[in-house]
Amino acid sequence: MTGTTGQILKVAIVEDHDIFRKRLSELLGFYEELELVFTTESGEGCLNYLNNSEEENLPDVILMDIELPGISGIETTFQINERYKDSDIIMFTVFENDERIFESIQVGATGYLLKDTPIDEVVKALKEVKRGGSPISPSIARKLIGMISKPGKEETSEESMVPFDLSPAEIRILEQVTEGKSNKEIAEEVYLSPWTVKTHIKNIYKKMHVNSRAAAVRLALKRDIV
Amino acid sequence: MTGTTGQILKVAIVEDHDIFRKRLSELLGFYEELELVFTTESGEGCLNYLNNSEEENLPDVILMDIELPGISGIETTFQINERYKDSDIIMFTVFENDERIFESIQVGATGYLLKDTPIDEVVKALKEVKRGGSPISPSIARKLIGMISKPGKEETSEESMVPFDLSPAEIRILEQVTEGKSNKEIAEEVYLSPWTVKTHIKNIYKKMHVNSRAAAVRLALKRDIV
DNA sequence: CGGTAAATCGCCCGAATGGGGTATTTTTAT
DNA sequence: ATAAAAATACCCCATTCGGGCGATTTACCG
Repeated sequence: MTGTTGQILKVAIVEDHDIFRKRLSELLGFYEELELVFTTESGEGCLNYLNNSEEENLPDVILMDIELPGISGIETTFQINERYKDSDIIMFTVFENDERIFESIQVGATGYLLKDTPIDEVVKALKEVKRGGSPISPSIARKLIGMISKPGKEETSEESMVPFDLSPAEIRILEQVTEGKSNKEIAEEVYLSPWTVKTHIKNIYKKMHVNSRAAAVRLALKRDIV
Repeated sequence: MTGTTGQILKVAIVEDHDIFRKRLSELLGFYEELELVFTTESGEGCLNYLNNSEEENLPDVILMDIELPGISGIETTFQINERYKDSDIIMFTVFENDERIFESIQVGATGYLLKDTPIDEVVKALKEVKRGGSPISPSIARKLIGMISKPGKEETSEESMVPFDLSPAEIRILEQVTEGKSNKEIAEEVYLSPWTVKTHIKNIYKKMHVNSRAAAVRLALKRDIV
């Protein structure tokens, strides 16, 4: 990306709130240095667009809401970051709590802006990303600094909530899966029928949006679930 | 600090480079919402000013260089933070390395700006601090995010040579396995027959002393093979 | 060049898995 | 007390996997 000054910046918006999404699209449309590649109301929609796009059509930056129908903006970010390294993601959200900030960064978000950020600051942030910077609302930066000056405090004080809404039983089964045990072995370990173990695993896959053991193990480790 | 809108913001400058300090003073002097309480070229000088000031004369924000004669800007920040909680400190420096950033934050710096930041952005940053935010140059924010998303990672990423004596082809196959792909899918991905993929996987299992996909994925991730 | 190792390919068979579905029991929430 | 949700259990069927076996081709080394 040499000479970003004259380059068109490809942008995408993932925002479930109709009015806000449309308004944001219009506002961004006024900037000729930006090209709006796509807008969508869900993470799944975003992933579909990315999966079906030619590489030269992929957005440079995605403005990502966190609270979305279906998979969350954070989960979407994780999946995008796994497959589309060249697309940066700015979280654009009302959430200011440490958990969301922390998790967003963990899954690979490049920036984090609050939704009350003026549009010209948003545009500036979009450009900033391509220059290698991370645009962060100042109050969010304050929390980042807090996380660094008191490391580990957040992870331990907030009982690091488990993504995917897995139940304790499911987590226990998943741990066994991660160790490479067969359903039969796991059943013996947890004193349940193999059928039950299998049902649990089906439920786990459903919640984690995977369909193989390997994928579940990978995700469980990457997301520090086990 | 109620109603900062009409309040004069008391600012101090700690900067050893004569020309730069004077230039900065002049520039800040043009903003009538700012009052320059003192400027000094050393940490000791700064501490002296603070020790000898009435409480109402203490600066709200201090722009602190890091590289100073005598005690460093970081050490100065530490001491100020111990005794003058109401004075915020923005590091204003050329240093972009992780150590300096990390240490600055550890000793209590509220913000971190690079010296090439335009003066109007500096003023904006000064005001931002009193609003509870943390002004950070975007490239510094990028490093902050890196520190959070990969805490302690730096220590382990070195020279992680591949254990198990896996061949390049085997590593490639293992990467695909780790992504949750079936043998058939992997075969299509690497342009080999499914039988060949299976044989590779058998060889991988043998070398890694595992006998399931899940166990291989786990080991591959734990050992940073993929 | 010849021998050996590695890579590639193929098959058999039993075990295991994944996805769909149903049913019962237990727990939880109202 | 009742309804809904969660946990437990089971079945069917197709696919995939793991381990064993064997063969051919290619690459490497002395």
